[in-house]
Amino acid sequence: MTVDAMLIQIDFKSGKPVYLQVVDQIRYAAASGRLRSGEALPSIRPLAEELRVNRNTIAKAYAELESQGIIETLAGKGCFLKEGATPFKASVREKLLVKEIDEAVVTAHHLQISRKEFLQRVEERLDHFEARAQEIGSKEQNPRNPSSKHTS
Amino acid sequence: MTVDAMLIQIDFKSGKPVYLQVVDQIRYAAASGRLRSGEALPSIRPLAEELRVNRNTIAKAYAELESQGIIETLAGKGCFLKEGATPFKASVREKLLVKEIDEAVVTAHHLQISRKEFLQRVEERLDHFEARAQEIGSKEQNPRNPSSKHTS
DNA sequence: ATAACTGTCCTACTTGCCTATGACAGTTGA
DNA sequence: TCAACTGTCATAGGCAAGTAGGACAGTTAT
Repeated sequence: MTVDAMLIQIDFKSGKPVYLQVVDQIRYAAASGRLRSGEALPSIRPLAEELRVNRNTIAKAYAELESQGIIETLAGKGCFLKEGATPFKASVREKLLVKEIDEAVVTAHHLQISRKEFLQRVEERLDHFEARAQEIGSKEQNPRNPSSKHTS
Repeated sequence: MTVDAMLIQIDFKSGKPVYLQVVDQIRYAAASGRLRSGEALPSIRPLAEELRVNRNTIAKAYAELESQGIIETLAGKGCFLKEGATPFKASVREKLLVKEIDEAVVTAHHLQISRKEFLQRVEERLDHFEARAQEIGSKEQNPRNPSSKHTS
């Protein structure tokens, strides 16, 4: 079992498509700092083998992540966590953000969560992600050269 | 065109399942106060006719809303916005809430939204929903008897 | 040049989702 | 009781989603 295998855990009984489980877990890992900007992701075939799924399932997940502007894939070289700004313009970013926030707000309403408790929870989760990013950031510094990616 | 028809707008070109569009719009309407607690929802057949979809498509949406604890359906009488507490226990509510918040936080991270801007947006959206609820609540008071529902 | 990597495309199978129709059952008021 | 409502269930068709296998193309080091 490699260190890459620990990054992703598939639940075959969940009913949730495998490729979406991969997408979500990589999104989460990146936001919590477990994956660093510019870092190489596990390559498609080995990861597929470890998770016991088809290569195309992983390829589909990576394609989705690329369309979301989260990773960048160079044919023949590999896939890397994108460094630099999102490819989306301000109006699109705003729409995506408000949509996510509204879903959380509406859910909170139906769960009868008060405004105060909701805001506390939001701060708590922001802390959670920032704490993990901090922790990992200070543990190992410069493990690899981020610019070694573009050698061609 | 009835007042019920204005409550829901279906976009047949969106690719999003019709029944999910209905679910989301009713969730949203309830959270913004456009639908009041205990109020009767449009009944299945008339609504299906107005939206030009099958009855079972609406029935499926209502079934989903009931499973989410948002409406309550009495066979032979109709469907009503649920009054009273959610049927979910604290641990489930917490899981559902944190899941929604995390999705928003992760999305914000990848859109490179700062913590400050994110919190501002959250407050803004909370205001948005509360403002609508306030507005509607003061406009018309007691338009119908909420307890007239349980006559049997 | 060759071998061993990398990701990509084309094609195909299967399963489940979405939608639709018909028949059925509870409620209400004339 | 009867008619006109209400929601429900069983069944089925169509089609897209998810997954998979084979062949292909770019990269790198030997």
